[in-house]
Amino acid sequence: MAERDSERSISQTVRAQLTLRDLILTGGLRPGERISELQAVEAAGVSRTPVRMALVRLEEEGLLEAIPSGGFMVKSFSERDVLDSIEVRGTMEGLAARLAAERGVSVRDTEPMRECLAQIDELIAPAELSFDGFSAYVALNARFHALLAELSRSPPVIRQVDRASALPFASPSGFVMAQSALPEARHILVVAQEHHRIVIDAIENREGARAEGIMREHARLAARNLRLAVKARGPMDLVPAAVLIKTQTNG
Amino acid sequence: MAERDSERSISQTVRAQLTLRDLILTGGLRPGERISELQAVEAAGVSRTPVRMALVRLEEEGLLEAIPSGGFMVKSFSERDVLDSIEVRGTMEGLAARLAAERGVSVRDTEPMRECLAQIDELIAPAELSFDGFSAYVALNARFHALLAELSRSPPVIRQVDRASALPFASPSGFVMAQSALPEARHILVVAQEHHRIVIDAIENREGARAEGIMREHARLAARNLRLAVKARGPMDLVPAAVLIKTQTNG
DNA sequence: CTCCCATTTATTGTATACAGCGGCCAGTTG
DNA sequence: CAACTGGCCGCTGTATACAATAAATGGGAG
Repeated sequence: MAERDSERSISQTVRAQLTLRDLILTGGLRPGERISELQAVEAAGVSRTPVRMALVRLEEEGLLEAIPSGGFMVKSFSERDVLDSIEVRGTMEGLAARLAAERGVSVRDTEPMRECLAQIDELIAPAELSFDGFSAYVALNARFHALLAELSRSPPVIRQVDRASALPFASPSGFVMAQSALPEARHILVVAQEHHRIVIDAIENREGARAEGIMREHARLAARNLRLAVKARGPMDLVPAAVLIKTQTNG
Repeated sequence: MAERDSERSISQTVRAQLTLRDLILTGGLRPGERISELQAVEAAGVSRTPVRMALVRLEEEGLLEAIPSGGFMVKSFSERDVLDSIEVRGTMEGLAARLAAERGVSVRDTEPMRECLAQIDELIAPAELSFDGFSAYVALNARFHALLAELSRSPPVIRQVDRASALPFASPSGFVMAQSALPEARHILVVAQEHHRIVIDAIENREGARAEGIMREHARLAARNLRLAVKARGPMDLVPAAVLIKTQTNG
């Protein structure tokens, strides 16, 4: 009942957007493939109007590309594109952290972040981390990064950070599930958590350059995860956005 | 004839987007005001469907804000918001410049930029600069910044730079017309041109940090122009986006 | 007189019908 | 046999009709 209510309460546009995004990320629509509106209509179960709205929004989101002659196609990304998107995200998070540090924050502001930090500490305390553990980490990590952006207290900055994190492979948690199959998994998590600790410390001490630098480096962990995952050939199945990435081996 | 052709060739959606954007920037629609679709329909002279598409795109562009209960309103910005948007743009341009420097560029790549540089030099050579001179500078300056972004050779970076420059007051030329009424006008232009020179030099010498730093500082010239303009109370009429900025004196 | 509820109206979200355009295939001609 | 052109089909872009929801106003009751 609650499900049906929530399913029905959301707009058809959002429903179409969710359905199509999922379809793209699960590989139902191949990169470079032109998206037929009629096809999208029957996939989402709504009319053409909300489907078209959803297509426009997904284009702005970066998943789709407008075809000059009309319509949209699924965008495809080179490994370089992915790495650059991560760099962009890191740069924006660095800006958010620097502004937070320079402008100062109250302990009341960092309180929820410290709490989040403690929860992650607790989570990664055991020597081994289960698959569900990684899932829990993803949620906590996303929360931490969202809180950090808000610490800038700047709507324009928050907005740009969000937009830079919109692409699934550019998001802070884009490749942590891939980690779960990597031998270096726990090491990386420990280092990431150290970064989290440092950025809070830097912000509280109003060390802008330090806060910015550590967030940039922090984002590069995702880049390393990507490289490790493609090298190991396998864990990439765990990251949904993998279907968007052009593989040189394929062709 | 050519006018009518170009007017007719563009899609109704684009036409509506152009009309509405102009209406917002010229103050036809006040910030905070809810935009009626019917009103927009008769203003743009097209049907509701392309109007709705245009509204969605203008929201993504940052000029509009979605109202939870439905519809859109014109966004309003504090002076702080504007300054932060400029800082965001500077940060992204800094990233583009750094990547260009680190990855290296050929002389063939910087050739058009040097050309652009020379044209600006020529333009600002006279002691006084006419109003038309400032207009010409705006075009040349926009071209220079566009070329710089492309120098990164990174689609994701170029995309984010463009998005950061979309808001009219965040664009590289957002406040140069306001300069034309300022006594410090020519000084600022000389400094800006020096920045242009330095960033090319830094990129060619693969000095990433220098290239990044100078672009950040370069963007802050726009911030200074804004502050000077609001202080002088007057030149703000020359910047269309001024109507979007909340004034503390008003209300 | 004021506050709350109901009704009405206006406005948005959705669906569908229509038209214009481009792409594709086949037929013809050099 | 190959290349070009003409027509047909399917697609997107646009317009409009319909439904549902939110806001506003008026009336009634406390």
